[in-house]
Amino acid sequence: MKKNTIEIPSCSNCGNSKEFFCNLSESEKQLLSDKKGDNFYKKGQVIFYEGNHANGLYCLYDGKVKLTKLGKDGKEQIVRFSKNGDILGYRSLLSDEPYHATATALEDSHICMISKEKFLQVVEQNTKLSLQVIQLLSKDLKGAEQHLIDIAQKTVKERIAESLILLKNTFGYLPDGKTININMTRSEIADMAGTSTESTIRTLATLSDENMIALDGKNIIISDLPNLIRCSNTYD
Amino acid sequence: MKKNTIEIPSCSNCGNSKEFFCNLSESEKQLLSDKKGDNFYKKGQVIFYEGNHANGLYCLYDGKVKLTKLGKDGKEQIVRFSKNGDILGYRSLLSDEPYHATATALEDSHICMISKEKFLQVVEQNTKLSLQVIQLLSKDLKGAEQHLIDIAQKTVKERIAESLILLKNTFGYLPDGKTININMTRSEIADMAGTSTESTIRTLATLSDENMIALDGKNIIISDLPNLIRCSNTYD
DNA sequence: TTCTTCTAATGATTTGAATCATATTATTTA
DNA sequence: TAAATAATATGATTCAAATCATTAGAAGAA
Repeated sequence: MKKNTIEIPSCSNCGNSKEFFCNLSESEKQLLSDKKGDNFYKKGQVIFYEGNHANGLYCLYDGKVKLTKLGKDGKEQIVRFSKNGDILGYRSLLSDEPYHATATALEDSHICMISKEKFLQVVEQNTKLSLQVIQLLSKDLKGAEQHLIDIAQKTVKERIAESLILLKNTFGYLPDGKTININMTRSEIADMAGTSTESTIRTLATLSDENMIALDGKNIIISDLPNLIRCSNTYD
Repeated sequence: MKKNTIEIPSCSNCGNSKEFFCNLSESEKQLLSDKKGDNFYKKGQVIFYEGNHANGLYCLYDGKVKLTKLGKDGKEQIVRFSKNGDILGYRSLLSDEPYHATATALEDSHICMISKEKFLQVVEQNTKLSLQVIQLLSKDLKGAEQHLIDIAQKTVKERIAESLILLKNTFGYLPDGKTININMTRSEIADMAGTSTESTIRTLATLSDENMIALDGKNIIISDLPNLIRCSNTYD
């Protein structure tokens, strides 16, 4: 388990944030880095709540995070994940709205926080950065629309298969090259696929019977990816 | 029925595009307006197809448009609507990806088209415009995520009720102040709510029996909005 | 360690909603 | 205007998946 006394670099030296910060000058990176907060979140801890006011930009230095929205009768729906190098909360900062989702650590995580003022200052002086934000939003929107159709039209089995593929694509494998590198409860997988916990358990058992996956406690091993993809009815 | 010989103004004089173009200078508006295309689309006609290459920005001068994505077995899912003054296709232009959805005229529409080059030129020199695009994307993303949860968790009745409210909020009422100002088939409403045509027909009949709406051919009259909202289980 | 609580697993039952089938009524368009 | 096509309406049936109920196992707290 990670220590919470890990050394976090400045934005200039952070190898993680290449994707988002690649177009920033050294001075801009230093501006963002100055007085940034480095916080440790234990597994299960909430980073921010849906509906709360946004006061900063979060950068996930190390860890895994789920973003959930509350639906009917308090049922959660997982809308997205974040992993190392991803940024969180930028949407609420830029549109000056409350957080649209709740961010919860899926495992112990180190997350930096950049103040709203500094982030907005850099966005306003750097055109490339806002184009980058547009790309991020476009990607998220595309994902959300695809997810919408999947939940509206696919069977539970297809959705579970697709969820496993998404988890694998997002978090990758453990060093063994076949075990999905994330620990989630069956109930959380259900919240992803938009189904019940019982159906999730049953469907995972079926996929295991059919030798597409193997179950080892909470670990899920993908034994036959091509078949799992076929089973998920996804073409992209 | 609208004539297709209507006079379309230049971007500078267009009262519609206030929302999106309000931060543009006069010269920028003229640049966009120069050699723009003014096209007429008959009801049912497709403006662009999902998967096709994006070659321009569409501005809906007058009309109504649905945006759909194809799901399993060719079943359509309506992901969004556009009305007067809305712009279409900017996402694909900015992220240089194929169109993510198919745009179809819901009624006879006049739609202007601005060339890709001119639009990108203006976006790059006008920071405020990209912030505006960010706002638009944020709004769409928020809508898509809400729609996702609704379809995942709500009953068909709740979804139909909510769809009617969305139609009313998007297109407003006819002059009588109670008839929703859009003509869609039951099958299209089903594509919105993510259900079958038969279920849509039955549910509309139920809502009518319960005096929340009244049906007059294709016209849908909202007789008891507060109750319809309550029925849709929406709180925002 | 033991107790408590969370998570997983399965069986039984119910139910919402899709599908199938067939009229009936509107709209096109030839 | 008639023929053809599309849209609406309703009944009957099936089915996927939720819910309810219970047991077993794992993990965390005392």
